[in-house]
Amino acid sequence: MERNQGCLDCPARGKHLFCSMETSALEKFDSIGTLVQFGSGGVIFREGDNCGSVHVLCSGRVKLSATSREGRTLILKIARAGEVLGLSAALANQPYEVTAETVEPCRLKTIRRQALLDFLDRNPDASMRAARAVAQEYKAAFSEVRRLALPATASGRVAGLLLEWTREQAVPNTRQGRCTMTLTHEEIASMTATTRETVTRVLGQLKRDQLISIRGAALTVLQPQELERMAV
Amino acid sequence: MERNQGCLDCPARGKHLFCSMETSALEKFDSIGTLVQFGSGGVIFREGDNCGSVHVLCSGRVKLSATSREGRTLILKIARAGEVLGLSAALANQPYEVTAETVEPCRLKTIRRQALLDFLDRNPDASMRAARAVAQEYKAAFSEVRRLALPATASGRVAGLLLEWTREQAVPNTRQGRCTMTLTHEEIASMTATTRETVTRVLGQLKRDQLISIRGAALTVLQPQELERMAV
DNA sequence: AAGGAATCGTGATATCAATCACATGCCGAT
DNA sequence: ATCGGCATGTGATTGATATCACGATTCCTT
Repeated sequence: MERNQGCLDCPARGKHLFCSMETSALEKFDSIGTLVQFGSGGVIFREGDNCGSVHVLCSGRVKLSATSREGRTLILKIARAGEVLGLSAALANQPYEVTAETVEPCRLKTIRRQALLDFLDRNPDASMRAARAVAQEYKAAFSEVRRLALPATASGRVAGLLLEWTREQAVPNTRQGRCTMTLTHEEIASMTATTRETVTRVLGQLKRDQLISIRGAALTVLQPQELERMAV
Repeated sequence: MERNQGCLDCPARGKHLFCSMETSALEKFDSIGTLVQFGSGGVIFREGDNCGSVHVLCSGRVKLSATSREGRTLILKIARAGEVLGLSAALANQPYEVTAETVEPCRLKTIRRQALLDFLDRNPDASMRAARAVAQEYKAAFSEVRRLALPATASGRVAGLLLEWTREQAVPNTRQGRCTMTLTHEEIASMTATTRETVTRVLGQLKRDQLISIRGAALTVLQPQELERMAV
């Protein structure tokens, strides 16, 4: 498990868009990349850096964020295994738009930008997968825009985020509406364009109104339709 | 000029990412699509509709927007010639995320989703172009997120939008900082998550402070660095 | 040219949330 | 067990802006 395994015998093989190529393509892909390990809090790349490589996240979670000169931080999302980090920057030939920072130990497959482009040129199937992967990225960015801009109030934006978490963490055979809250109030504030204190107050109010319940890191949405109404 | 011309003799040929394919591919592409004309205010597709087709915008401008149940409207952007509308939805096999509505007479090349996917499968170069096109879409959506979430005030968001306009409308050989404001205050409000009245007041204040000047639809940014500071 | 609709300008008021300040709680390290 | 540091809870105050209301302007149609 700890040995430097390749994509072919990776436990995630076939589970993700980019890890589901046919054997020969995956073999080639495997050979042009390097497996890299990060501890918690490692910086994979920074906003504005030249996009030298793209990174396939094999395991672990990565925080993607952007910062303004004034120091305000916006967390876009927490990326999970299977996501391809920096792909859109590589394709658009632009610097990285975000900073990518591990929030737990991670394994990544790192590929030089040019090597990836060459690989995509020679593998039509892979380039379609790349296109689909970016389409996913787009979809996520778009729903971020929606969640930030449409709700009129801070509570609405927080409610929208909680709903998104329950949706993306939904596990079959489990009661609906559960998710694990691994972020601090400060970080939630950075995802909802508000402040730490407001997040504390909003979550407190939602608990008092019995719309959610929180036990440690386990959050349960009790009244999804009510949250929907706030989030709109 | 008014006749039903194809992609090969289109005046925009070679000007845009997707219109720059080599002759044989472009010929094939031309044959699987239909040229469609819209007047002003035509709806190309609606948010939530099944994504049956993608649309290459040959000429004219198209407003992309999303609406909340409560009736709040968010305008994401005004698309211009060369953009491929609905591409990310087609690739992700999802309903359209936005509503596309012409703001002036437009010509579009419409291609059935499946026909496009087949075409991309057979044309590696085209699928790379598709990937790049989605990467552009992503970049635009991301900068939208930034503009909405990072500035602390409504003036900051409006300032950011004005700067973006001057950047994207920048014409060589012309004085910097000019752009044409074709949107109403109401529409600007929908792009900056604020209200019509606030947009009126912010623009008025910027004029009074000599940071911008407005003559009819012609807007000139006089102090870009000041606006940058507000926008952060 | 006139009328009507859309757009813009502006004041008054109410509300929401940012900010500041500090108390409390929690957890890991010594 | 105790300390220190980080995260969370909460009050008071202030400022920004949404909202409501209405008048003025511009644009488009007839």
